[in-house]
Amino acid sequence: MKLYDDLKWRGLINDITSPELIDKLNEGGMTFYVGVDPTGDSLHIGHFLTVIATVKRLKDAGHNPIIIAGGGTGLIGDPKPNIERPMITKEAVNHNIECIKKQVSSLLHDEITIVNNADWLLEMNAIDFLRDYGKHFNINYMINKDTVKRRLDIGITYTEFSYMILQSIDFLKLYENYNCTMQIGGQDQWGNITSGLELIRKIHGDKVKCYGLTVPLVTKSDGSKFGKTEKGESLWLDKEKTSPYQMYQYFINSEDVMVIDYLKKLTFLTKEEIETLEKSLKEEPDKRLAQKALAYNVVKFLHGEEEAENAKKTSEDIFSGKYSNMPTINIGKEKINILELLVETNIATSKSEAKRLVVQGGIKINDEKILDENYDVVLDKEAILQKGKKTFIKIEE
RNA sequence: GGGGAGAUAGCGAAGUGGUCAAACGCGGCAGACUGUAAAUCUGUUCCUUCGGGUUCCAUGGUUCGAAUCCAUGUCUCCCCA
Repeated sequence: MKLYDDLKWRGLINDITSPELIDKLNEGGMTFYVGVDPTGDSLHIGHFLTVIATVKRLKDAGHNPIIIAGGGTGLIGDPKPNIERPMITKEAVNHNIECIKKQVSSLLHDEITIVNNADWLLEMNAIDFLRDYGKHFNINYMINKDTVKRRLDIGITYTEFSYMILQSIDFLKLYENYNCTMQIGGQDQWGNITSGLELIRKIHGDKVKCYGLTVPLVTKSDGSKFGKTEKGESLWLDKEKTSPYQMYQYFINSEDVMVIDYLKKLTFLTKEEIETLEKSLKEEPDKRLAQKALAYNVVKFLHGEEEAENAKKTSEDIFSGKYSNMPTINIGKEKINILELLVETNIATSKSEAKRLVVQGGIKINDEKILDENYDVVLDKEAILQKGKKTFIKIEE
């Protein structure tokens, strides 16, 4: 299958700036880029889609990726739909960039060109900025960009308003220095991408052909955010922050209506393989083969085969009643009150919460439901503490 | 520079002197049903030694009593110049 058809089939194309791009994509050989804002010291699963998976697909089809780290733009921040961003310090930005660089190279298994837009943005002075670039941006044009328009009622500062100019400069610089002719990004980046194209066109003329491609944002069926744990924390690609097991569990719990979509977008399984899984999902949903394949393949890509096997095994063991591979906590006492134990193990954040859990029947010890808040747990070497259906901890004396 | 609105629990948002640990919605957690899914239903959602304690931007004040009134401060937003 040709690249464009594959991307289309996977639902990875939200929009392209020109139909000519279809052939260009299929031919290969373009240099393209995607930007990452260094707002954290690790990428999360949301980045996985555009920055890692999609880049890999294009790269494997013969295009040359550049990742641009927003060391300059990160100091400003892309306007969010409803609030002004908190500013982060320059030190934090630099630290985050270093972390992200390592992560990207290791995930893409290759030396990827990573450039930092601080290299040209930080040395620019205000007058040059206004004369060289500001002149090409008409306020009417900028105000009509969706990201700005949505903010007009609630307010937007000049700082964030200017963001699109800075990002446009990135595209221009990459075009001039690397012959980079395409930018990809999430669908929310459409406005920034097109204003970059506009800037290149104004400076270099109509004959220059540059393109943009946006990838749809992934959501859950109810429209809520994709990629947050039960606690509302992001799923990080760094395994120190989100364990392979947590990642595995997140995906194995995918809803039926979304799982095929996720398989297409987040794994490198072939069309045939995915269609087989889709058939299984319809005919024997209780086997959950699609969810399992999704979870396994995502973890395998991120952390390697060994970690994927471990995560799979841990998951199977826990949910089939064989408790082996689970987190273990040493208590240092042989007898402890149930409420204290719950707080001690961070299952509950306060005794009140612990009490509620117990009274409502959400706590089991060694598979036995505990309803008495005064119950003392006697540890005969070890015990299995369970909260709800999915949280297990092994307690040792 | 001038005028106006506002800051309430994770979020959104009621409450404008006692009946307020604070309605309601979302989100979270647990229970039932299930396939570790979705949907649905139920309970729950500051802390506590269960006596009570500490909350409604901050600090003072008025009052028997303040989320509610007053003063000052901080921050946010809107409109007009």
